Amino acid sequence: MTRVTFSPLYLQIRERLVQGLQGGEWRPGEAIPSEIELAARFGVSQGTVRKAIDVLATEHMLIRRQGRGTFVASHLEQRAQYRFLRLRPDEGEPIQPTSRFVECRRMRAPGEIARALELKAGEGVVMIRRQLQFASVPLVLDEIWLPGNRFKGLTAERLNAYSGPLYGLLEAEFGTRMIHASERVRAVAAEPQQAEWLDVRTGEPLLLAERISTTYTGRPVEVRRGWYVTRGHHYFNELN
Amino acid sequence: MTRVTFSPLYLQIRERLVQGLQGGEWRPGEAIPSEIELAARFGVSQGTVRKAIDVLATEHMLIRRQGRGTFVASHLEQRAQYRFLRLRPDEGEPIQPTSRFVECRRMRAPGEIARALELKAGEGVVMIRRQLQFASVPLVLDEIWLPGNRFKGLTAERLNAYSGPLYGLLEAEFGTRMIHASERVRAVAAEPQQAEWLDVRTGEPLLLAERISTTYTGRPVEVRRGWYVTRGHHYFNELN
DNA sequence: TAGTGGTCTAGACCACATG
DNA sequence: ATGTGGTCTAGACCACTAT
Repeated sequence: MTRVTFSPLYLQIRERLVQGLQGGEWRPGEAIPSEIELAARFGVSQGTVRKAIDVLATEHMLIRRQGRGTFVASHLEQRAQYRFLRLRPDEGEPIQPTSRFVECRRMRAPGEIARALELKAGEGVVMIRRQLQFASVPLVLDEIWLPGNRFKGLTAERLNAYSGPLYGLLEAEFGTRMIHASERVRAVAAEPQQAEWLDVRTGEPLLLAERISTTYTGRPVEVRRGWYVTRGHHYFNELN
Repeated sequence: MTRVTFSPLYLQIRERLVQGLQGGEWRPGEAIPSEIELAARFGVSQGTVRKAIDVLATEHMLIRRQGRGTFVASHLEQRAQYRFLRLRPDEGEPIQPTSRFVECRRMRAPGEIARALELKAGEGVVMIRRQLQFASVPLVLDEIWLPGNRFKGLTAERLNAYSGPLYGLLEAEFGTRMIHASERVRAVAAEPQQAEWLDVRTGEPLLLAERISTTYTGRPVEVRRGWYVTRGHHYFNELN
């Protein structure tokens, strides 16, 4: 008997839990049912539910809190804010940045962006430019591309009326949660415009991080280019 | 009763396994005893041993192979070679680099290096400079600092007589295995000497990765500065 | 005190690799 | 056929949080 698709029970349970998350049955910040309750609902043992939840916890979709319950992860929680931002000061504690939105407009996706977002050529996208300041010092310039359909009411006004991490806004207002991202990092020379916004000289080396973010399904829903000033700051990474 | 130090059984087992690895009871590439055997030895259930091994497997100290056994991870294995090297071509498959050693000498640790390696001021270190070529194209310049005591027979001749990842040599010949590393990445301008070795213009933006590597105990045993050319290549990173 | 997640056990059976 | 790790179960008890 050739079994082409073998998937253990706990991964099937994981799938069903992801569907619940994705479908909005449990929203970011809320608790999901207890393990015993889920075990009963799915007709499996508590241990199997535990293993499924363990996977989702290491994938940062759920957060376990002993004695309290298991919660849907959220970019709005204190601990998870700016989870994907790897810029750190060389000395001292990390500081929360503040955003200053430079531009927000809708357009047809350029070819490169459409490819990365898996959109058809010419589909609409939102393009956002912003500057991030750390203790009033501008250190980051972001160029963010989002699928237009998924984020219909997203406008410059909406952005300016909000303070906090962008991903928090996207998950709370548009129901799209960024789960995972991969980055390509390189060194480039600052263009005149960038130099002006970042208060450095033209040609100064900047770190460029090109990011693609995906949601529950694994579908790419954001393309981002970030230019970082790395004098006195650095891009932090752990190698395992 | 206030219990200040609570450590579950499986983490205590983990500790004892790490001691076995660190002490050389099981060497890189070898199999450790089966779960059942370890359970008997430690007087716990197989499930508890499993949990301990699970932790060590996610920490990349052990590798589980269904049907075969559990093995001590090694930098010499095909799959793990250049595990810490994050430079990737923008297009196509990663290529294994070849090293060209430029310099290898012993000296007293400069203050900054001594601090990072947690050595006393003036203790001996080995300093290695090398160039990494990818398909004969030089893309990386490394400056590597190692504690002199731990790597006594490490000489230029020894390095030149060896081909393959440096960490493989260090683990096989000196019994020191790099388990974890953290990097600070920034953009800098190429110095004249670097530009020459990397075949770029002086002042060209380079990516600089400053790495501190630790062994089983968590003790830092390597400081490394790597300058990367990121035209056509990038530093790859996954954000979780 | 009640309810949640966390640990530990013992045992059954499955999937996989090797001889 | 044997031995390894992988899955699943059922049940006991522990640690933590909230009421």
